[in-house]
Amino acid sequence: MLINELSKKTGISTHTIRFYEKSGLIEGKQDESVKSNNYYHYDDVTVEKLEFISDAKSVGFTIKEIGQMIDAWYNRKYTKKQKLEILDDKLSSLEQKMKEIREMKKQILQFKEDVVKDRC
Amino acid sequence: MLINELSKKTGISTHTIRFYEKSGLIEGKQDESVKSNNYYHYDDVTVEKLEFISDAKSVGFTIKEIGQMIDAWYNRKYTKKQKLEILDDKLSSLEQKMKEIREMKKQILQFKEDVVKDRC
DNA sequence: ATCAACTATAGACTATACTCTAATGTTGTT
DNA sequence: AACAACATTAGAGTATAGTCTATAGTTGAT
Repeated sequence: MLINELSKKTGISTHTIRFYEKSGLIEGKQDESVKSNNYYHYDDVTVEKLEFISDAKSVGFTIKEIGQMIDAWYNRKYTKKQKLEILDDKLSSLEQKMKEIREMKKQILQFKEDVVKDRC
Repeated sequence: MLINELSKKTGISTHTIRFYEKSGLIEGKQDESVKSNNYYHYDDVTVEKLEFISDAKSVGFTIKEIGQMIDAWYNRKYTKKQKLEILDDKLSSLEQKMKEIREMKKQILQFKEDVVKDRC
């Protein structure tokens, strides 16, 4: 599929898709047999990757971190051991985030109590 | 206390503290009786606020959102009802973040399984 | 053949959240 | 008095993550 279809399938603008491509998160390929244009073609794995990127971004991972995870999954550039290390690292960062959120929740509940009891 | 002490107590640089002050998150006050300088003085509530800001930032709240929460707690600019609305809104955004993190965790665990089983 | 809708590339612009520099003045210790 | 260490203000610079504009070429339907 071309970039427009990819954009429609994922809800991510073509601009942003190109930005992700420049950032090394995804990669389209050109059809060598077609000489009249240099359009990039994207496959279903790219759709999968973009969906992952959206999800990973909303939990607060940076482009760089997302790139690492994508490489740990879809690429051959790491050994099995390295891949597992990267993924475990991200898992523990998720645990950390969870812990921080639970504490923030407590803090806000305390604020609420103070508001209700006119302590502020 | 002056800005340097505040910085040391909170681990936040004086530059960043001034940035937060300009952003309306905290507020020092000048001593009218002293005419030779215009130094700002900060109290323990400001220390409390800065600690809250650090925590809130690390769970992904923006300066604007943090400002709302601080106003909902330390300010008189909202009614009790409005304050509770703001705080409830932030609580549900935390629930949302929690949900997203749990899903991301599942996804990464799946990646790990695929790596272990040589499916990628 | 024409025209809307698409594509690529380069580069400018924006928002958020800092982070640093420069200029200038103040305070406290020796 | 001198000097380090502090204070203020204004404004410039940085990183991240987009977002938009301009230019130019391509495709597909009528």
